[in-house]
Amino acid sequence: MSKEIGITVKKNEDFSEWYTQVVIKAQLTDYAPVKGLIVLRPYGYSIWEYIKSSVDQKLKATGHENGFLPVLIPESLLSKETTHFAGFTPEVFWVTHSGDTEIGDRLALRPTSETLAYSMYSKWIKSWRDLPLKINFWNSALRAEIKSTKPFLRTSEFLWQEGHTVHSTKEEAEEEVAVILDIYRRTVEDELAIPVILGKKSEKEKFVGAVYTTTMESIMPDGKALQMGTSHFLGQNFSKPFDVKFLDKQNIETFAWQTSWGVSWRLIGALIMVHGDDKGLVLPPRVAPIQVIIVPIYSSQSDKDAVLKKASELNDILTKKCLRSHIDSRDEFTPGYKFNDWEMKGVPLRVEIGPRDLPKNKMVLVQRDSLKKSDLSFDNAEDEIVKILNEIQRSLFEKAKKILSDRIQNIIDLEQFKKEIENGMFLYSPWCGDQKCEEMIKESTGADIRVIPFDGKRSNAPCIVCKNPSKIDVIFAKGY
RNA sequence: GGGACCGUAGUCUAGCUUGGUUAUGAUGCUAGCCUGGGGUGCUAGAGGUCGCCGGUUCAAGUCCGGCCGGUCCCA
Repeated sequence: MSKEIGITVKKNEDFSEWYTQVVIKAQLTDYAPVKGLIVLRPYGYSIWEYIKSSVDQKLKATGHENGFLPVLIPESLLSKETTHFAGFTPEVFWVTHSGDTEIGDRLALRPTSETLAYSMYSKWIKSWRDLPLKINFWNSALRAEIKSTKPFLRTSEFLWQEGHTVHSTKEEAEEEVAVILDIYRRTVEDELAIPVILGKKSEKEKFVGAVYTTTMESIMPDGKALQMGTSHFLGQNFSKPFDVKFLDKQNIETFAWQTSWGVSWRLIGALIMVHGDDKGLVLPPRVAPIQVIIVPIYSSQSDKDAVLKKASELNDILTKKCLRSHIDSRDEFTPGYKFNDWEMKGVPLRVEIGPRDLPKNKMVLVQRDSLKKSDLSFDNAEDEIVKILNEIQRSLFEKAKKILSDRIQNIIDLEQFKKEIENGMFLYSPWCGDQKCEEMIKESTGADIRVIPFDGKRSNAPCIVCKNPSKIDVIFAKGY
């Protein structure tokens, strides 16, 4: 009976099913009536809001502003940069009618907004004084996913932010690309407690239309790599077709240098996969919509009054400390039910207050990550709770970091490579730089070059595939 | 891109092979009581276009086709 309410499979036995159950049962999301689309429920949206506000603050602090772009982009505009268009066109949703009238230049539901943004930018930018232009857009993008959709990881519409900047020099634009990647890294590592590897994408895997793409990658418990965010250097690839140019200080007309970058609600998917356990979600305190859940326990009416009074005192103290605390005063559920319910929802700390505790001026504290129980005195409750929340945040990160480093292996032999890729490893291997070798690996093992790490070490071994001298060492893995 | 499976009340589910009166059970929900420190117990009640459209038939949840939605595995 109890099994049917909670998560019915174990995370390490049936990972896909586990993930699906967690997102639905923890009430993060639900399926929309259209294939591949999901609805964010308040609990899920709330997590997105914390991610959003973390990124947003950092963007504002580095001189970015927010804007808004419409969802419809005319085909004529979308197709202006040809590689970009060719890359996206298989997954574009098209609007072909307005009412009963057919639309001549059909309209795309934005798969991404480079083309639209830059057609506007070309109007707004005239002089070197107009630069840099750094605008970010919080919106959704639509890319038709024909098969195997999965909430947060692969859906036909997703929430994200897309930033689009314009600079007068190549150097400044490249600096921007790095600044943004660092903002992403800090958000993901510090708030979501997920360690990442920073680096570049290969030519094959880069954003269509970019000069190069920088990325942060992490590994999921099933051994698949997940791209957590990307920051692209566009060079002048878009400024030329879209005529984004300015008069420089020498009065010379110059094409601008551009960047674009984004993170999506995919980060929520990563959060679930990395930290969750057999009981459901485990949320890092910094992004938990509720950080402390207070469960009052009572039987008689007089106990109830006393317990609720104490619970409410504690709640006030925690709220004043800017902690997100909530009392579960639902009368229709037993404490046991509530314990399981909040554990499934991943609330980092639970405080139980019952008649036994009141005379001792204490309460029972339970950590979600370790399920460790301890007694906590009322007198220094808030300091202790803050301390433990910080510990949980740190410990989740450390745990994930260990898993990531344990999963990285240096491999120079192809046979060993094939074996380890099946074991769900991140393989750090030498590569000659030839796309043919990259494709050969993809065909024979299903693995991609996930990232060419910035802090790459050189093995100086021959290319894992062709045995010619290698240029660099890169990380291969199967991806989402 | 290839394959397997599923859709019956808010949720899970029996019935479908072999068509036949009023669609099974649990959970959840509502009311009342009991209980409460790990998914509590009792009593009563409400809750259904059997995913949608069409076909076969005297008769379809059940058989056939199409569509919609979902899950899993492989590339």
